[in-house]
Amino acid sequence: MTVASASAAAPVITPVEFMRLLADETRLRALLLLEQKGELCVCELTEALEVSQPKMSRHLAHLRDAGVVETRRAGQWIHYQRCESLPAWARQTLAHLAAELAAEEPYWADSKRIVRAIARNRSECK
Amino acid sequence: MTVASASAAAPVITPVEFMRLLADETRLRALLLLEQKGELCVCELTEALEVSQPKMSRHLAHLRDAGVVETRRAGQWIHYQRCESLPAWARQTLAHLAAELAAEEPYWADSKRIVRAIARNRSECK
DNA sequence: GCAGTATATTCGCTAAAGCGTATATATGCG
DNA sequence: CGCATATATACGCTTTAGCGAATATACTGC
Repeated sequence: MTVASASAAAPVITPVEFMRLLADETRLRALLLLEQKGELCVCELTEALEVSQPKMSRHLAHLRDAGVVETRRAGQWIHYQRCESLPAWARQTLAHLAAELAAEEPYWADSKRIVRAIARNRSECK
Repeated sequence: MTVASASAAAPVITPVEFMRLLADETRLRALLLLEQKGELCVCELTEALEVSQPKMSRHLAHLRDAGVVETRRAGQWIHYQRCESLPAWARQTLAHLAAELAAEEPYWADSKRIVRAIARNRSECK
């Protein structure tokens, strides 16, 4: 008997698999925002990163399938956050990158846009 | 006038480019060994990682072109080491990964093999 | 110059990743 | 139920990355 896991996949991510996930502009930017804000829904990320909805959704699914992020449904919104059960080296890498890159573009601009996106989304749809 | 650089390419690596370089088993393993040992030549890396010489050479060239490693010629050997001028976030990422992953496979086995490879190479060819 | 060793590069080939467009699913509301 | 919104997925396509095999280049010692 193994420890229960939500989905069948993601049997502990390897460093190379993890790096491969960080090796895409959209995914890296999204992960750094999640690291910063804790929990975000697809439409907020789509707006902050200025990408199409299917593109955002596909990349988030990719991260979810790998066990890097997890989801929580809230009505029609699906909130993503970094998975708690990530290996320590992966969590630390993300935390470190988020801190070190916060002031650089395009991550700085993303941070500013996500604030507006959150404000708009959560007021309009309350 | 810009600051002199050894090769024309590598105008400061971006995070995504850097992650893309780490997103390959051979390159990641090589970089972690370089982080650990400081300086290694192609034949030592080839032996430790148990890959073909052209494969090792191609990946190292890739890293060199991106400005992540630099080379020093010593007779017929070419020694590679992590580039000193890497951005802080990149150096710290490598250092952190090397520390965190040292005990995991396949990195641990690589460490043991590189010791033997260095010993053999530097005694035989002195 | 020749032989030997170390390293680099070229050539096809294959597989995977990412994209946009279109469409499907799920929820909320009236 | 019917419409709107949020999210996910399928499809066909293009680009890129990595590989093995073969070959080229550079240095050393004789």
